[in-house]
This record gives sequence, structure tokens and C-alpha cells, in this order.
Amino acid sequence: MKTKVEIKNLLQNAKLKNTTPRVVILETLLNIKHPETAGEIHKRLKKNKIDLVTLYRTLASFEKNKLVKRVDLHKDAIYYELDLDHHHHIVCTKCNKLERFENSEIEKVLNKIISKSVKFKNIKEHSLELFGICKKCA
Amino acid sequence: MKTKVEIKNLLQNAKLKNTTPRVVILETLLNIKHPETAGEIHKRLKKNKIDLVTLYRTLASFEKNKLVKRVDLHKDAIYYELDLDHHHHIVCTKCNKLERFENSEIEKVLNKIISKSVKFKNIKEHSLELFGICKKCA
DNA sequence: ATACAATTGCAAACAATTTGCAATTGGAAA
DNA sequence: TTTCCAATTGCAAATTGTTTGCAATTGTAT
Repeated sequence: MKTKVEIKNLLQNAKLKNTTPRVVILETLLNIKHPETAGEIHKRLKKNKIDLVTLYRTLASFEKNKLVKRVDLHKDAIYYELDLDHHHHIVCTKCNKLERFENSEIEKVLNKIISKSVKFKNIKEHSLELFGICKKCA
Repeated sequence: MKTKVEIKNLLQNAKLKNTTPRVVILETLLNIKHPETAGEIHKRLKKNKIDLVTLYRTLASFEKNKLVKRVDLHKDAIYYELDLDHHHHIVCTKCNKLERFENSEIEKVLNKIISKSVKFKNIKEHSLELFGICKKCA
């Protein structure tokens, strides 16, 4: 669990004003284990009366500052997640269960790929999600 | 370039009726080099007066039948692409230029990942896109 | 040639996300 | 501290992307 001070630092490093909505949203995101849509995150903010529009704008600025990333789950809305530790997901296309994973080999492969690229010489980010049927559903 | 007969076979294999809109959409998709949104694809269909709704429904059924896949380009709409040959993309976040790539090592890494998984024992599909700044923009 | 389920087009609804603008707020500078 | 200004927020309304309902049409198995 991050302290108030650490949260404040995250904002400061990103050169973002230390406002109540931002702190609350950041605290909330820290409690979420899996990617959620803006609507879902907004429900969690209920008691704090933070406008959905503010949430969208905050997510956008967090995204620009690499605090947050989008995750494509092949659904019809955008899923967001804190991006403090790099990881990926396996998604069950039947029950929507999620499993996180990390993998260091991927980075090596990506480096090889980029060295072969004509138009690019480095990568800033990448997305990788796996889809399948979980053991329970199978 | 695929012939009429091949297109017909693609539909038949997917157990989809061989209708004019589907053939036209499939032909169109075959001519597109990079993922496009439903709106963009629809513009290409102009002369053929195929309804945007039909396109959405067709893309959905093609997707279910693995003829088409969604590609997440971190934009605010869904991008679609024919999925006849497996590949990924590198995206320039500045000028939106795209480069395709294939990589066989990825599959090996994915197999390792799945063998470590608690909840999953195999993967049906995966998405992998890279984001960066292209040489021209850098 | 017929019949029925699958597919289509149109209109309208819906959901997610963005924009405009006036009021409020945080923090740098006095 | 107090002042001041740009950054941020909330509300209302607009926009964009996507889906749904239903009657008319079409493809294919019989």
C-alpha cells in the first residue's frame, strides 16, 4: 500500500497538481487488481462525488504521464489500469476471468524484432494480452 | 489476390451464407493493408450501398469465425483487420504510421507462459502491438 | 419451384467519451 | 501569509461509435 506521501510524489514527478480528485483516483486505482472501464472505476468513487468527466480527464493525463495504461480485452470499452509495474493478462473469453503474468523473455524478443524494423529503431511501450478458455470453463 | 471462388470458400467454411454484402466486404478487407475502423471500411464500400449496420454485423460474424480480428491501436475506436495470416504491428504514436511484423519466437515464449499458468492450460489467440516513435518522427 | 431460416436496411436507441464554459483550486511569487 | 494566474473541476450538452427491433429480402436445402 502506497502512502499519501508516495502518492503525492507520483503526481509531483508527473508535474500534475496535487488535487483531491487526483489523489482519490490514484488511491482507488491502487486498490484495483484488474483493468476496469471508466464507468466501473467511477462507481468506486461514488462517495467522493468525483465527476465522470473528471475521471476521464484524469485517466487521460495519467496515461500521458505513464501512470496508467490502456488494456485491450477485446471488449467494447476501454479498460484502464495503473502502470507502476509492468505486466500482461490472460483472459478467459467465456467467463472473463483474468490472470496476470510477467515475463522477461518477451523484452528480448521485442529487441530482436525492433532491430529488424525498417521504420522504427526503438519501442516505448507494448501491449500483449492472451485469450483462451480457463481450466474451469474448459 | 483472392478469386471469387476462394472468397466463396472462405464463407462456406465458416458456414456463412454467400451474400453480396459479405462478398463485397471480404473483397474490400482483402485490399486493406492495415487495420481500419468500421467507419473507415464503410467509406470504401460507398458505391456498394452497404449499410454501416450490416458492416458491423458482418465484422462481428467474421470475428466469431476467425476471419477477422480486432487490433488495439490505443485509439478510441475498434480497428479491424483480416486474420488470414498471423501478424502484429508497430505503431508510431506521433504520425500513426504502421509497420507489420511476424515473429515465430513469440509463440515459444507464449507456450512457456501458459505452462506456468494456474488457471489456463492453453491459449486461443493473443494480441501484441508495439508503440514507439518512428525514425522519421524521431 | 417452394419454404424457412438467415441476412439485410432503415430508424431509432443506447452507451461511451468529449467539448465548452463558468466557477473553483493549488501552488509559485510577492 | 496573501495575491494571482494557470490548471483543474463540475455541470450540461454534444458527439461519436455501436447496438437493437422489426419488417422486407435473400440464399440455400428440400
